[in-house]
Amino acid sequence: MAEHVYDPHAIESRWQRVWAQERTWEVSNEHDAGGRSSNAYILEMLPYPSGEPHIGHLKCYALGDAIAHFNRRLGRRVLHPMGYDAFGLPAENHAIKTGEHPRDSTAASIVSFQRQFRSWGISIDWSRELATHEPSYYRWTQWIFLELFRAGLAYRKEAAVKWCPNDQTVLANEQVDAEGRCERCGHLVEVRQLEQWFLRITDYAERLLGDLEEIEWPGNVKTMQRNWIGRSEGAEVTFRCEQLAIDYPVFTTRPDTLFGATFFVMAPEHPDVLRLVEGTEHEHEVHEYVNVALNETNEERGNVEKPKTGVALGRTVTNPVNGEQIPMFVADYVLMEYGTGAIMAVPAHDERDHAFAKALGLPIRRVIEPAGGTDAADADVLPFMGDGVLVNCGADFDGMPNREALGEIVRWLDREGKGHASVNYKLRDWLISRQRYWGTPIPIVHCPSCGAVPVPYEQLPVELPEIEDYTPKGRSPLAAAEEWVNTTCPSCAGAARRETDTMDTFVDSSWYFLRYCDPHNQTAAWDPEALREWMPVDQYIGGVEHAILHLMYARFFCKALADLGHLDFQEPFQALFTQGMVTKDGAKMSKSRGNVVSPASIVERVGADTARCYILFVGPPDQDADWSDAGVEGVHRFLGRLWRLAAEAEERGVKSGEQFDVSAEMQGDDLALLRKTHWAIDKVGGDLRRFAFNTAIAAVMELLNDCSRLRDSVEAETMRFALATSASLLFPFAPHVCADIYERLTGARVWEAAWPHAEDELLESDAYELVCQVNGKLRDRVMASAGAGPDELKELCKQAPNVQAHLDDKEIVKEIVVPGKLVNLVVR
RNA sequence: GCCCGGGUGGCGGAACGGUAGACGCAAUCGACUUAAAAUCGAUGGCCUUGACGGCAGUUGUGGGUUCGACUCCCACCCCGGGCACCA
Repeated sequence: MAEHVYDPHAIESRWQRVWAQERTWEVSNEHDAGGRSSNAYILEMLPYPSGEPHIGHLKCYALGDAIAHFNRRLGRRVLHPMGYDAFGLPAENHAIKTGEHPRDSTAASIVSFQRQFRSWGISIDWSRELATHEPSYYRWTQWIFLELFRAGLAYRKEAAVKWCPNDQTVLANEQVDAEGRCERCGHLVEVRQLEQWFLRITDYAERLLGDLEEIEWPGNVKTMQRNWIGRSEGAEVTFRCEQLAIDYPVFTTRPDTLFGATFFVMAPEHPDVLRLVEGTEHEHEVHEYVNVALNETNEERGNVEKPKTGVALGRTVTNPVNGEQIPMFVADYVLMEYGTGAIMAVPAHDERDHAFAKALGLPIRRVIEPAGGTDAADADVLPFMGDGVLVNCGADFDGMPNREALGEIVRWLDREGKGHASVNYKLRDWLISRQRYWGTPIPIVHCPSCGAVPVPYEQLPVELPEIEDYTPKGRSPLAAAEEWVNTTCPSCAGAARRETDTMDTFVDSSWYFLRYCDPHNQTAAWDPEALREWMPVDQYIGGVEHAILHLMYARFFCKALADLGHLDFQEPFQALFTQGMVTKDGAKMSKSRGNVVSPASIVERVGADTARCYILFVGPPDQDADWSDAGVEGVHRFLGRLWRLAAEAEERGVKSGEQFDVSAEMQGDDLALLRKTHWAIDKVGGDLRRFAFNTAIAAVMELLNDCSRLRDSVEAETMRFALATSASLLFPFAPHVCADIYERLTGARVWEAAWPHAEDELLESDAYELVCQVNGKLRDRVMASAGAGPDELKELCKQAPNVQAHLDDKEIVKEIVVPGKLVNLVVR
């Protein structure tokens, strides 16, 4: 018999050529008989092209490709496109270091990504490829910005913003980590007052929260978004400073504790703080305190453990419920960004207010007592955060349960015009200005007489100018391109200057999935018809690190664009799957650790099919997976065994065609292998539907082990069916070698073949191994026929030799029968 | 501190409340080979020379529900992630 050698490189390049030449994975927007319901949009997050793809990319695209292939085999038309999130800081930083234009380094990286994606055999519709840095793409990013601008959803304001001194640019709140460091470079972030562009995502807080109910996303991702949006219900209550006749509204979630407010605190950034003390004896001390507070890093200021500090303003406000004059303070534990930048302090029922009152020796007044009297030991412990009944709240409210009082007090405030029910969110507006070169220019012209004027649509795109020096100097490098900056006002034709900030790259990636539906449209961002064909994305796949930023922004874009009449759906991603990280020796792969496994070297060594299968076989795809070179070899051996067995079967002389001459009339090993094959069909299909790729691959391994074991004892046709089916089932994971095997055994193309069907009668066997337990412990196994009734099974069990041994002369007190499974005898 | 995940052999991991450890890796032994690699086969707690057979324990810890618990409930320990002075 000839020597059969599995040669992945020859096999893979052959099939890649076929798919490229025949444009196998391209789909048109014109649907045929099946209509929209037979379409599936399978999408993996687009990569940021920097250097070469890493193992995480391989996992993401191998995973998405398996889903795409499975959907095609189920008869759906699958849109499975690819693009590049090509703007961004790393390419620009590289340019600063080397002088190489970001466009060139990005292009080089894109070529590398393209080459590798092809070498992995990912079934991409290359006709729809896009990159966000191409003018033909960002033209429409600019168009969307202008649509938002016209709708009042893009606006400019001076704000205290997070500034990274290393990257010399502003960051979004979301891009600053818990320690107050830049997400990208790790430098401590500073606060600066600058005019910046914002998108009004906060208008959508309620809908972004509520619509989470409508989508099939992992629970943890939904929870993260909910926490980030941070909805709180409460009331806005007005405290009046009589001396200066100024009303200060505050937000509170606990209006039931309003009678316990014994002082009032403002954030150091509050614009009125200095005004309130101007010319008073407190001025100096307050100035000093504010200066210190503003120079604190986020890290220092955010530390909950830090003792509370603050100073008096020497003013008072009136508590609206009881008319009390309570003193005003400034303290750094109050945040300007949340609520109104000022709070009522209830030290008896709030931990932070309590700590502050203790530190400064301020009065503490309890207004809630635990219900049921004073018996509880912890009743005396303050602050008390639990529920109870009101005390010290006047005749109208004393004795009322606090939850009930909460509503009553808000109604009272509303009647008196001193407050009203209110909802607050932690979510802030999205700061999109970046003082950097390599991004989408903001299409606005600043005119001395007309203000901020949108660039007319017909003048889009506003293209990035060529510049000499990418080094950031605290303003956008674009500002140096004088010829580009100086322009005329589209409104009055007078001299004007272009906006020099570029957009956060998250803007680019907030709508790319729409463009894939109609990527070559020259006259619009998309044709609504094209979107109706594909959107929303049926299955979105990516890393959990995008749980908040990208996924929130994309949702916001869809809702805003839907409101503007451009979309007829609200949510972009119907289902989401978040994949786990790939680690090496338990640690995150990184250049500094020197434990980076390059996909190119793996593919070079064992081929793409092995690499793809292994990364999905190693464990559940939503969990982290540790890369093991030895494990890869195991999968490689498996594919080699499959291929050799198929080559051997082919040599034995098989029939051709996809009709297999196998039937339930078979007996012995043939029947056993036939059954195992149908078991595998059933198992793999079920596993694919629940993303259990590891057990799906294991099932094919089991089938192959049986093929191997029975290779000399079954008919050639039985073997042909088992092996062709193995290839068919494994195709979503190892497309090249499976296409090869399937063609050898059937002459047909596996990707055109329907997903195999498991016959019910072959899934059931006429006899099974009955488990015999005594007191819940396994004592024996006997063969039982499938039709046997409970009494018959009980008898079988009692006759089993080892059951008898454990029965002795004991009394059977209970008999449990689970037909098809087991009998459990309970004895005493 | 709050909110999510997760603790199963030497390792990665399987397991609708019903035979724990599928599948793979590593290991050991054997076949083929002059040899090695590749390949194929076997083994995997304890007792038994060995097979047959038998026996016990076991899914982070302690309790509970159940004929029966990796799986459900309660308490605790450890690991990973997210949020964190949000009034």
